[in-house]
Amino acid sequence: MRIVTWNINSLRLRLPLLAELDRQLRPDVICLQETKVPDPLFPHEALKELGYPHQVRRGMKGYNGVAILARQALEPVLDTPDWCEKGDCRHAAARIEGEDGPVEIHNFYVPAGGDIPDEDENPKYAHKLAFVDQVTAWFETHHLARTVIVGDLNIAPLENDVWSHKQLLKVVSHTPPETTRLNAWLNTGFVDAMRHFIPSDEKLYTWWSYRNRDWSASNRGRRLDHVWITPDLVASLHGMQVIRETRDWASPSDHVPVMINLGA
DNA sequence: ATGGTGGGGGTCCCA
Repeated sequence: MRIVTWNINSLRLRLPLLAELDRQLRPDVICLQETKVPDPLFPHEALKELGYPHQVRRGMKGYNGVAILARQALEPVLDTPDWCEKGDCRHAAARIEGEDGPVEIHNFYVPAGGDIPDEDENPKYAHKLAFVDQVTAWFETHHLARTVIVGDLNIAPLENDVWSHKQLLKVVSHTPPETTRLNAWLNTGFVDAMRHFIPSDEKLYTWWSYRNRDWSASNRGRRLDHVWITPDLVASLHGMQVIRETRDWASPSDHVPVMINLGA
């Protein structure tokens, strides 16, 4: 089972890119973040025609929005908390039948956190830290089996998850309060499926700012997108790809997709 | 040290 995660930065604008991704990779499950489409306007039919009739989505007007698309049946997990009681469409979860048993998929879009890394000065940063704290506490008390967490977690936890550790220590996405919290969340019972394949002394990015004239040449990337799995799925983890080429497609997202293969 | 570029929905928010 091939599972893709992608911050698509507007689903409706980038439907053609999603079709191209589907053509090239043939995923079984696609988890999207920043769909930016309210549920009544969700492109249900277009995605069905693309081969994904099973859809779990949580969208709102203008911002945020997550979706899980699948070729096979999805059972939505509906009793997830409303993090920070904001009702802001940052988490969707569903169960799907895998080759050797059911898999539970949690798709997250963690708040970006604004520019100033100070909880008192910047409520967005405070919200980001509180969000991760709440999610961590929830996973500590819900010990899940055969579970995958994917999404734009908006934190690059390791030194080689950013182009310059030293220069980004005070930049939101790589500050110690954030990286410490992301590690605490991971350590509630998950394995970093990307770093399972790429050692932590190698640079690994999934996001390059729109503000770099030549993103590939400057290569000032960050690993903001993640795939985590519970240890009981490690034996069936057969591959991981960062689909870096999509960053050069016409009108790209600033994030690139990540795909894992969970075999039997 | 600064500003650089996108998407959404409307004349400014968010990333």
